[in-house]
Amino acid sequence: MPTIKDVAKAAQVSVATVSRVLNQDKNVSPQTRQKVLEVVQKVGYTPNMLGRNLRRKNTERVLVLIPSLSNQFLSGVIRGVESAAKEKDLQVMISATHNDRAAEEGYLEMLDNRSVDGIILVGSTLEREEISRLANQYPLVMCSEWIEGAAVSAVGIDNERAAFDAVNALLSGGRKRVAVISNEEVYSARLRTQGYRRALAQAGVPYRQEYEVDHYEYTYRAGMRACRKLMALPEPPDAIFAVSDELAAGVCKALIEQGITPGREVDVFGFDNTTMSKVVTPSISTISQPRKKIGETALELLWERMEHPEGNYRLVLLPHELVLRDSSRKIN
Amino acid sequence: MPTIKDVAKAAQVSVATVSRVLNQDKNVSPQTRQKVLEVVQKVGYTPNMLGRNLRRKNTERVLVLIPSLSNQFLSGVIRGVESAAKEKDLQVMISATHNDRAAEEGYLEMLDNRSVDGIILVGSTLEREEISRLANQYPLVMCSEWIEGAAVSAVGIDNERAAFDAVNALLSGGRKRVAVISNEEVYSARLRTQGYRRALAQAGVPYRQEYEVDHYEYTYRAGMRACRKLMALPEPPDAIFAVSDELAAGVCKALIEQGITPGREVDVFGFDNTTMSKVVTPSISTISQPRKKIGETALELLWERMEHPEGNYRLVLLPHELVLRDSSRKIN
DNA sequence: CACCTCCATGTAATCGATTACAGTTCCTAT
DNA sequence: ATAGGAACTGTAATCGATTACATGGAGGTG
Repeated sequence: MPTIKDVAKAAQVSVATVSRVLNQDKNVSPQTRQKVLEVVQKVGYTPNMLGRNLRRKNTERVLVLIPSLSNQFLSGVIRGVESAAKEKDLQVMISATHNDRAAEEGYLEMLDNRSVDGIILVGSTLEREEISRLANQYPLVMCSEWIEGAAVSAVGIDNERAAFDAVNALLSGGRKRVAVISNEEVYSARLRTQGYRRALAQAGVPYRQEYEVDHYEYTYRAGMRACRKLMALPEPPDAIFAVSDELAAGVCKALIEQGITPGREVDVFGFDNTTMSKVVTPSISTISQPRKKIGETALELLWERMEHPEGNYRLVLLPHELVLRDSSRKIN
Repeated sequence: MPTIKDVAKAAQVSVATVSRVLNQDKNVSPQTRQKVLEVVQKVGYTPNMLGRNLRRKNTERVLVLIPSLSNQFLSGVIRGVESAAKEKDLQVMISATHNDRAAEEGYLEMLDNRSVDGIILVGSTLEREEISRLANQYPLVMCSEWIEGAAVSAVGIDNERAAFDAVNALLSGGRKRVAVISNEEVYSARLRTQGYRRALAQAGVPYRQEYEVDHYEYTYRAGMRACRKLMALPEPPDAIFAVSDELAAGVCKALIEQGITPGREVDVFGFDNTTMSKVVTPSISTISQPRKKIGETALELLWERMEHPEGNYRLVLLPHELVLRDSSRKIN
């Protein structure tokens, strides 16, 4: 690969001049500029980013760190990030942590060693203090999933409220025995459980411990297992709210296996409005998050941190929407 | 952030010595090493990768370039890449092109400007010559989806054979009128169409133009549309082979809407063995690719190119498996 | 005509690491 | 006692860019 020196030599100018041409510095005569550009063209010169980055002390690159790649919701979020990043001429890279702390720390080290200019973190295995420390030192924001009480900018929806709305929809459809399948290890899911409880409380429905099932994985298998457990209760629920669509799909599958039709005998509600919630039969009622907008906002927040490292942290909550389908009775 | 100079000063040694300690050079006395490590610890020094990369002329980082993030199959492939990359101490980054040529070219430029050491490309919008040129100049391999006739190392399955096997399974189940939903713009899908045709030919089933539906997108909506079209034919098919599970799920949904049960009146076959093929009712027969192995092999091939740039290109075809479920009659 | 300004360009420092080469100390073998 | 070599450490070049500062010439003004 030719370097800036080669170009300078071939164009019979100094490296400074070549650099000026390439960086739109106006102090270059049209003739010289012309000549340099010709040479650049001819030898196929591309600036070496390692050199440039070292000198400029930045990379114009941001990293999105997600727990898992096979998440349709997140892929929508990332499209939002990409779209906003394009505006700012930032390159977007993605890596998956698989909830592995060592892996996550490895990627976060890229902030220390300047491999990326900033990180958008979707959930984390780290503690609140650790996150706060990083966010204080570097451009780092959280997205969709954040850490309770951490000092960091974040964007997502009001999970408590969304769950409250979903359960309310089930209750106003006439259901009385609403169960929830949640995940106490994840903050957003804990908030959803709280919303579930508040809806029940507000409707005067007594709280039942046995209607709250905790599951670590958001897989359809976990959903099936949880559903079987619930339906085996002496008094099985007549509605099930799951904190993810894949869980909800598993619930539906387990119900169908038992000869129960979701949306008739038992309502089912999911979360995230993924393709799966539309494809399965019956289609599943769910919560739709403004994915793209969430991603865009995440990048805006990150940009804010990059431009004003001393500014205040912000928490942005975007509006969600209920999507009512066949797995729950319509409200009228 | 402290630099190597700060550490050197604090430890009262030269930068060379600090560097030696950090790079396991054995020519350092235990006392000095000890002292340097203490200072490194104390000031929280991390080597600046921009400096190191420039000097070493590499980044120990590889990029996986995929068309779309919301692809469960690919996420399995990437896990394979990550797992193999760990062995070689390479960091994996992922970016999505969304089949946008400009975006793809932007990311491929990272080879020119040395931002990454190599790229694993899953499909491409570029021409054969362009790919060949890049693969000749830099470590670049293709994975799952490659370009017909391009001079580049690649790994995937024998798509023609896999489709042949799938269609044979349908035929040996007693089906006579097998249709296919494919995508002529994608090489792997073209190969699958060829396998479909060969299976029909071998079974002596006459070829019917109207049984081959071409669809650009691999979405369930496209599958529904294609299915309706097929079932509206004067002589509708009694089996449908779709080149992706999501298409197949759409086919099933459209069939159910028409009161037809997949696996009874009409068989359905998908491709990729994604969660969706398991979750929908009835579950969908499909082809399973060794995702993780594919990813691992892709990284091995890339490593091969990095170590021996002058070596020969290799095409590795891994074995696939038929997964028979409820959407097709079992063979007995 | 002397002086000043502005423009175009070049020289050299710099970013933060690695590493070739050189120098010092000290041990060992003759 | 001394040459030779091993072990340790430092000095300075280097990677490929950007950029502060210096320089020289053109043009304008009183």
